[in-house]
Amino acid sequence: MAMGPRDVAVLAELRLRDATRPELAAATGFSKPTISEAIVSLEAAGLVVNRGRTAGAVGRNPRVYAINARASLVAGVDIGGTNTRVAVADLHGQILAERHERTTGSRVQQQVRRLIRQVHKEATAVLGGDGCALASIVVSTPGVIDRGSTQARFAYNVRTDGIIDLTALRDRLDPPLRVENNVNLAAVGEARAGVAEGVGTFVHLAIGAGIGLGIMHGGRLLRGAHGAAGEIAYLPLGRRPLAKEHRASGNFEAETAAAGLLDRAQSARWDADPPQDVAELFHRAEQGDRAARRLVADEGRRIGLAVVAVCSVVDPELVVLGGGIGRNQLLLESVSQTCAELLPAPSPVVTSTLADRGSLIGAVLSAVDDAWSLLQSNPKEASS
Amino acid sequence: MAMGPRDVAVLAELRLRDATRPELAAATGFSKPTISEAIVSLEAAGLVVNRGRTAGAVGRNPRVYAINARASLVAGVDIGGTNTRVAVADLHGQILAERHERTTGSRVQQQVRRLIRQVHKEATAVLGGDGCALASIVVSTPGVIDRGSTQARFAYNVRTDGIIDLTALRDRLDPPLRVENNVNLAAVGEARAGVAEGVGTFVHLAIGAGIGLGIMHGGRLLRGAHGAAGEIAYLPLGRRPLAKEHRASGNFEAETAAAGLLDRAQSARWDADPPQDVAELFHRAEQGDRAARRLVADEGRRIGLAVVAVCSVVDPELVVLGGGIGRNQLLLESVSQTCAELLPAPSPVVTSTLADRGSLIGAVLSAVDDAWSLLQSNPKEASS
DNA sequence: TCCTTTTATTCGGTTACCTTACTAACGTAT
DNA sequence: ATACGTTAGTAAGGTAACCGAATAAAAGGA
Repeated sequence: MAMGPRDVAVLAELRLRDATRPELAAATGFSKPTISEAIVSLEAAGLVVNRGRTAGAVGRNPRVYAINARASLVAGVDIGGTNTRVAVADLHGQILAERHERTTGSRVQQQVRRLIRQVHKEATAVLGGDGCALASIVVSTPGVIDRGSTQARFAYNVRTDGIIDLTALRDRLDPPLRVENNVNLAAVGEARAGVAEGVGTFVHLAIGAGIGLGIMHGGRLLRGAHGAAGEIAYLPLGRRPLAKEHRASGNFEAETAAAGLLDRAQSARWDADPPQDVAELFHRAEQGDRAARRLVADEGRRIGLAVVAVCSVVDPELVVLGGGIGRNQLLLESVSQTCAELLPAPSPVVTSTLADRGSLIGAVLSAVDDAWSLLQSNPKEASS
Repeated sequence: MAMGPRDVAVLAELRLRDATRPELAAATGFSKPTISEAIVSLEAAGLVVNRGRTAGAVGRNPRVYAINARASLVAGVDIGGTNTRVAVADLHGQILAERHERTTGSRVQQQVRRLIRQVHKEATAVLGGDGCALASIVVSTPGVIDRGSTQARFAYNVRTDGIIDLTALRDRLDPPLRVENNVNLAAVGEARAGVAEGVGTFVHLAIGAGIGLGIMHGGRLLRGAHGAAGEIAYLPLGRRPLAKEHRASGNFEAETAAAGLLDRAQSARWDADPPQDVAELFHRAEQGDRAARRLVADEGRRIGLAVVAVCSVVDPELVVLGGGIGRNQLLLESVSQTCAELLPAPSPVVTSTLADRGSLIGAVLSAVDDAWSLLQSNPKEASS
């Protein structure tokens, strides 16, 4: 049932680029006859298609083969604090249909199930009716997720009583479903379709309503012993690391994430009214407002300290700032400067370009990986 | 030349425990005839020896096979700030001979070469003359080592002008030589022969003359993008993370490592004379001296903050404290308490038991691994 | 037109496994 | 003691996945 190493190697190569048989032979190290056999079996399984021949060169023109990206579909789901997003993509990770709605606190599982059905239908329509079943689903949520679990635990969370449980969702859906931390998935997104493309070792620091860190090391996610790696809400930074007020939820997060920043903004002196939310604060800073700029620079220094701490521990090649707060370009300067001052060899710091879709994109791409490894262990499906 | 997967699997199993052919068949999943073939070829290569038969059970008594640990020898070298240690071990990592000398600042390479020769000769004598060549050498040094390099760089170091270069040493020695950071190797030591045996994901925090962190994640060393993971001298902790005085060498290290602790000790109030060195400080604290205990508790809180920072980033299963300062039991309480106060799920904190030989032992065990992977790619040597 | 170049397939052979069936060695019950 | 059951090891034959070499097919250019 499981396909052999030669088929796996050929598929891996074709996922990188379309290729001819001689190219595949050179790339995989297998002989030409072996590659031909692999092509035959993969074509029969519907995983590989012929894209015609090249032309122009001397000698017989080779046929070009490519992944059949429509062999199955996958879904990515991002359950956020405010929005829940669902996307359905083909095996290249190309998103065919996508929707979002406000998250319903208690009925998340039904909501997600309905959204998946709807988006799947839309994707099928996009493909012109010859759609096919979902091969895998990856769900992004905040919280700490034990390996293989469908439960996300929070040390402290008002909305959900400390837990999000997607067990019922998994049991009611046909394709295998995996739950992964949202910040980790955002890092995957950056690694495969964002500013960290081609960078094996980097961190993605997300600052928004909360604060979290996704760590990619040598192309692999770093999850830690209990899936809690990157839960840096508790970093003992700042003037009062031992303060008792926000210990439960983490002093650093309380100071640095949206609530803390807004607090400081509202108790600062303003020419006009204080800003109502963080977006307005950054908007004013962009307009040149002195008070706003000072607050942003201060926030940048705060974040900079976290970046310094993280860099000294994991030595990334790149630091990506994301999340509602972190993705503001205005922060870059003071963050970079803090690093430059405190680190002997500071890593470059850049801003995420995936906006608020990082986790969703990471979920989709992870689902693609899951689908491929499933297909490789039992290649029996084919539809288009 | 390279040995096949069946031989590799059999060797891997035998490295864990001696075993009979049926046991090997069950453990590796290969059939009995295949195991027999593997045994024949491995015995011929001198890598496996017959240890006789079991007796007592009903049925024919199986032969027991074991790794031939004497098939080659390996060397571990630890170049420390004050002492340079060399050990030669067999393929089980069993140390057969060991020496240490004070490190000679400039002539390290010659010194190490001489020590290796001497210790190798001693080890050969221990084996009763039928010794054999060294198959691999791993050298432990402080500093940041680029992948595959023989140079260790320091952001800041008085003794060595910022670099230790072992290229000449490697070129003059026959067996392959690998250079690795001393704290990383100490973590390897803890993982394989220390308090972290069987723990896949843990950190080893070494505090002595300097301060460093070795990170083990899922059984693998975490080196970071430039080999600088765990260089936590620059952690922006404490009251004045931005202080300029010790930026070059790292404020956290300056405060927390030996020099900083001694500074504080000497400017504290004492009934008698202030302690001359860190060892004396801890000795007095053990005797119950109030001032000493206060300083130790304060140091523990300082270290505790670093542990909290590290735990929130990498989520280890265990924290091991080592190094001349870190291994003092007296610190444990205040470190653990700081973690308990600031982390929602604090990892247990324990003290290293390898004393100042952690890096050496890690170097030896890494050299054993290197030797095995070399033997697996070209198994031609055999001696005893 | 034929020749050169490159692609694709066919064919025979090797390797590394497997299963089955046997022989060898041991403890124990008769 | 001898026969018997159990377990270890070996011999023989089969199969799948690969290889290299030879050959057939398809293209451009002399």
